[in-house]
Amino acid sequence: MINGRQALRFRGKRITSQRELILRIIQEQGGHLGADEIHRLARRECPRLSLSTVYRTLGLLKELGLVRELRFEEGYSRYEMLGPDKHHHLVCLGCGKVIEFQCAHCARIHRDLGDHHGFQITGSRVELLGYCAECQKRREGR
Amino acid sequence: MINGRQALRFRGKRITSQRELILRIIQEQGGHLGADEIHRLARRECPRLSLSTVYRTLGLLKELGLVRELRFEEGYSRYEMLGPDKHHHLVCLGCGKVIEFQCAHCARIHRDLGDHHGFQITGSRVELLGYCAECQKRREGR
DNA sequence: TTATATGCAAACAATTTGCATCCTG
DNA sequence: CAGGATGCAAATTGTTTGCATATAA
Repeated sequence: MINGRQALRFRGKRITSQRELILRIIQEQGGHLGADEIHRLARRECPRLSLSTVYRTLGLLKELGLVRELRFEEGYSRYEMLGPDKHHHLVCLGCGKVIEFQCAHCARIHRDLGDHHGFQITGSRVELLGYCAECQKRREGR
Repeated sequence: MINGRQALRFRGKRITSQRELILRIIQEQGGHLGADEIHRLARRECPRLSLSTVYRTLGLLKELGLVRELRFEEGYSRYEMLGPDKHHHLVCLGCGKVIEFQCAHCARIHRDLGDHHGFQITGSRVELLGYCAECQKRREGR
């Protein structure tokens, strides 16, 4: 969050209570929240906060590289804090649970692939889809 | 496409001219088309085809496992033929070009990661984002 | 013949935008 | 004090649905 203030200030963007609140919520909740979940949580502290401000702030934070937008198999986007730790996601198709994982191999492979195709790779998204242990049981049970 | 007919027939679904047309377009164009691009192309042969039929057909083909839905960094979905060859995508952030690649390593790594987290992996999506050779030049030029 | 598909228009949901007002710098 | 940020309502965009009609099996 201090990071966030600095990033904002650095770009000549204003630090407002709304922006700080939204940033804090994304951090505290550990990520993977949709815009309206963020809105709902934020309104507990700032009831007049509008959904458009949430979207505008998310757009800003994305530009600043503080947040990244995730689009799983749902009809909306989720957002997470973006730190120096590159990670990917394991998503349960049964219950929607999301697990983060890191993979040094992946990073290397991706870079090699980029070279091979003459691409300068700036980012990667890896989503593994499947069923978590509980959902596997539940499905067998049927 | 013959495959498609069989799949449809097998599930007791009807084979209509619209469905054949849409399936053919996705195959011929090589994939990565959005719903309205498919609609636009299809209307050249069948001017009364409605966008809802396109969506309904895409949904059906997805269920049958003939087509998969891709969601890149855009605001809409793209669709591609889904064969036995598992592949992933390299997407140029400059011009939107999409290159498919295969990666045996990835598949293994993904399966191992699934095991490690107690997940039964049923699918994976890997997107590498960056700039293609031409777009790199264009950007340097600025 | 009869259930399934289609076309059209209307409904939806997520996200974006215009504009008057507010507030940070 | 001035220009960027907010709230609200209205507009957009991609996708889905209800229903009368058309058509594959």
